[in-house]
Amino acid sequence: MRVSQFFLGTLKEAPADAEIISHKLMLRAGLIRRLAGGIYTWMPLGLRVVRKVEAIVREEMNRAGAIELFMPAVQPAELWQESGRWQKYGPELLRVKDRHDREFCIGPTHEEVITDLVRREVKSYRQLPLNFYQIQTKFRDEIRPRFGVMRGREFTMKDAYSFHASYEDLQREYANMYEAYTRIFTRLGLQFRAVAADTGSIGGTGSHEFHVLADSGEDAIAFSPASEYAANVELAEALAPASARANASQPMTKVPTPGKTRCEDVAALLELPLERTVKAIALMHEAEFVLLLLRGDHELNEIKAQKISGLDPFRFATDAEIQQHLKCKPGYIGPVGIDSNIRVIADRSVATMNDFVCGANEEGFHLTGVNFGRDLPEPELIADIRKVAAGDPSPDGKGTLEIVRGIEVGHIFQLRTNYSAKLSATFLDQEGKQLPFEMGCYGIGITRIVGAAIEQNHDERGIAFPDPIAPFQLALVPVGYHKNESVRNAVDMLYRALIAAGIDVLLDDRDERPGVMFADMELVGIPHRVVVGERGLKDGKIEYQARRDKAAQTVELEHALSFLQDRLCPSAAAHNSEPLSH
RNA sequence: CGGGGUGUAGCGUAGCCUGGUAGCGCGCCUGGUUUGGGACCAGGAUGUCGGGAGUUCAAAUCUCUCCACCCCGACCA
Repeated sequence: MRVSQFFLGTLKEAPADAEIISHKLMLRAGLIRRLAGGIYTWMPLGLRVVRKVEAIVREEMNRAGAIELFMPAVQPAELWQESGRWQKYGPELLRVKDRHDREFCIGPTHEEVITDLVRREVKSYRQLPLNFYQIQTKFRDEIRPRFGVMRGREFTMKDAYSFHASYEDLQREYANMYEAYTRIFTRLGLQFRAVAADTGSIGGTGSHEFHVLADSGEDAIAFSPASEYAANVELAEALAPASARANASQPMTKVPTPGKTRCEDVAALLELPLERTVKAIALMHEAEFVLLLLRGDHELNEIKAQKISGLDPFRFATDAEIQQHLKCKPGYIGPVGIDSNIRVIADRSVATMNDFVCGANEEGFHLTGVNFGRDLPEPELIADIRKVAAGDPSPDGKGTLEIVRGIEVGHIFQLRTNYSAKLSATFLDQEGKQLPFEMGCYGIGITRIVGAAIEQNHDERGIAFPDPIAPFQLALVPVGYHKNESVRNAVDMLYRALIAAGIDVLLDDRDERPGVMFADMELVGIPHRVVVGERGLKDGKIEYQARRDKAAQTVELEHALSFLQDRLCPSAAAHNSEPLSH
């Protein structure tokens, strides 16, 4: 491709509405343009990246034995009513009516459609297993779209759905997909990690997320360097402290702590470690007022709390409700001396504390030397309700946890019979018995991967795409293309040779100063660059520099092609799309 | 939806407090000089100052209202 026949929409300054680096760079490099909130046009250059990601995903899905199809984006309401999600999905589901006033939605996902299809087409265990996938545009009317393409409302996703005669076979395919995903993210050239995950609203049991590691990631991942353990912190278990509770050694004392509403401030004032304080979090479950107890240095894990029976759903109590039930302003509340009807749920780590500090339920005062059993009843329930922290023991007993941030780019689920049962999607087994399909589903955020890759691969000059997904493999930058015939001849010849060799090359044939061309090629993230100028050409030499190299090296013009072939595709022949399984 | 913030030329912004001819940089167009790291000179075009209403002799500026966008929290690929 020649730049003169292409369209580069590079910008010197990023629009002010972009916050994170990948969003800014995508705008600056002319990869995307915003149409409306969370809705973007993929510019020619950006589309090339998307297509490369898709190609790798497609190859590996095919290789893993999945079969591609393509389902409609517009889906009839009836199907969603059948699965119960027309009500359950909420405002994130974009609903539309046709001219006959019939209701439809723009598909945020395709469980209903695929299950409907399979229930019509598949009748026998002999036709199983099946794994269908598509790469398709989804729409989710996100509460808050942000970070450009990373959390857009319209996005492209690879979604796959597998159908099985038995749970064992579902587990087999789940493992197969896990491996396929591992190959995909490895081939994309990304640093990633698979983690055990919460199953969220989709339901079912057994789930892993694939995260691209990046400091700006929205998710926190807990892992143990000493073992294979890795989980989303939403899920990661915080073990109960190994040692039992020590005996009370201090009398309970009320101390003035004016203006100190946070545990950090109270601990600092009393010159005690934060780990000796207890914070109380007030919740409302319907009309019931509930108090959660956490150690001062710990954070509530709302997902875990939600799972405590009799707490779902909960919300945080308002200041007025706290005042009503505890006769005290928030900031000084605690579990001592409260109405015995109020349920108190203590985190495991709180349950083993003695002589601790907590709010006195009186503005401006805290209590020290507080002990369960003596100063207040034992908590009604002891549960794991906190977020794990770095340094916690790993739940598998091996090593201690570290926390890193990640961007979720893939998610695999064992749905079991959740959808097939609701939609009466059944098959006949060997004994002629009618059974619901065992199902799995497997998603990859194609467009999100582009943002995540940039988040992980950039520097002060712009994007540094991993080779496999770069819009072009090689930038060919002539100096004096329009002035110097020998430069033009050499460059045109090299360009034709590269094209013939199947190399994805972008020739910058604009009549620009070299600095402009260098800056653009770097901004846009092309991983390799060749510069041809009169200066080097005198001696039959050209220059080569990789995007991450600090300096260029000179190469003989006559060896340029083979030199570049070695650099650009060291293992290009390694991939084919022959199925490995089935 | 709650909290915070911003809307001025294609992009980035000044002006707003204290009302009086809308300015700058980049980009764009023309001509010339340049040409190995975002050139220089000369000339030029481009603004419903987010929309509407109000106050005023006069509104980018003050008031009200609507809209859009961004950031922080509850969702997810």
